[in-house]
Amino acid sequence: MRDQQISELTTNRLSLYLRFLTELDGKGVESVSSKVLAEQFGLNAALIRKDLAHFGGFGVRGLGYVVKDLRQQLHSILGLDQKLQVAIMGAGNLGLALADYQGFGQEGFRIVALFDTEAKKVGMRSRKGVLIRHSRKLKTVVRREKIAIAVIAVPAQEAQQVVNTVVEVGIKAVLNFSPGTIRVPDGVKLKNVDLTVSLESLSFHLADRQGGGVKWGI
Amino acid sequence: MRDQQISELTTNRLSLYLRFLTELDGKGVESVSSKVLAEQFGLNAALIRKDLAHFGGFGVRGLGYVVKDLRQQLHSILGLDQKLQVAIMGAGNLGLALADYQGFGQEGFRIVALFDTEAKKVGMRSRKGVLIRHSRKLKTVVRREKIAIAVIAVPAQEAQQVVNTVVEVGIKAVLNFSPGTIRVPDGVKLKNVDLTVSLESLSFHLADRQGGGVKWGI
DNA sequence: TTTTGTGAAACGCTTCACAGCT
DNA sequence: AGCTGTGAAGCGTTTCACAAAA
Repeated sequence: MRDQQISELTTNRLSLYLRFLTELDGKGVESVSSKVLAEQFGLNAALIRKDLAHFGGFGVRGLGYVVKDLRQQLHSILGLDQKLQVAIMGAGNLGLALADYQGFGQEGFRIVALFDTEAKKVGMRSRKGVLIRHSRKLKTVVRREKIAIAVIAVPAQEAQQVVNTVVEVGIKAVLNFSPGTIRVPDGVKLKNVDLTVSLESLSFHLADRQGGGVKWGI
Repeated sequence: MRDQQISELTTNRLSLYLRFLTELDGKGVESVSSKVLAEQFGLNAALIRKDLAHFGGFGVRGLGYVVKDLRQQLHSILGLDQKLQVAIMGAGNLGLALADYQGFGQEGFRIVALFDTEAKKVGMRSRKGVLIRHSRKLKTVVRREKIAIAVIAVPAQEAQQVVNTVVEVGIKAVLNFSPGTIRVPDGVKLKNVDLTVSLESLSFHLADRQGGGVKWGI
């Protein structure tokens, strides 16, 4: 398998499946069918089978999927076997909140450092103890701590510059929270979380009253 | 126009166009072509024309779009003419950070209140002064302040319950930051921002090295 | 000439439907 | 019988290509 490219829509769903499988495993459930998964997420069962079949048939016909095995497989497929180190750029409100956010540490990520250029913040820590370092130290820390992902939580006007810097020191994956268009070179994966876009999308639907059927996003 | 349903992909892009138009207007630029917009966002020019044509042809052939007019139109289409009131459920790290987040207040939203069930938090304020109220007061405050959007920033295990409550008091738009599957009735618009899914998507691409071309998401 | 607005074609994702395995 | 894996159909989105307008 793995003949086609895996779309982002698929990887997002894999992530959801993994979370649910972990929950099922915790409850001692041993197997699960695509039908049950489909009901859980409001998706079509065939879609779930296709998502999983991309990586080789680990289903059992007549039975479904073995929860423990599938969980392990997805964990590995999503690259969560080696705990990835994450740096957060910008120790403002949002950066500090993200540094302490429970969900981040959960599955396979570790927040190694916050970076900021403001001298008076440097040396301080988030509530949960993540150290704020000066952005000058980025290169050294990224190399020493093997940081793989940068989260951008700086004001919009600084964002492109900060992204350029993290790309220069060799980071290949960027999660951007700042609004506006960011450019990265080929080979670097950028994911945008744009809070304004999200809110304005809700605003549109409130203004528009287009029927209002519900979709089970992301 | 407006014969078809407008997809979420389209509304997300409208939001991006609006932000850029505001920037252009600030710089005194008077008109802009779909080609320039396309380059800015890494999109196809025809797509941008289609997006805008849904709402009636406000382009000028041979010239492009008049920045001020188009900005005004998009602002109105996105429902930003009346400032929408927003409540944040959960005054933890994330809730407090979101309450103070600059980008939120910017375009047409006002954070009216934070809600929490923890007695010792009630009565306190975020750094920028948003009051924390007890969740019991939700119904009263939503009605008095005409709150239209709820942002969910509570732990995963409470999220569905909290969403049920905000839906009961009449809120029709929910921005959910908590991980896991949330269900809302028809007529309520739900948008999920799932930080774990975002990070795991990056992790997948780091593990997979599938070429790595860049897409200009959201 | 430049650039919009838009049918038609191309593409990608999802759903259907069923053969095949347990 | 139950459920997966998958080719084919269906559907939605994007791109192409060009007529029409300024």
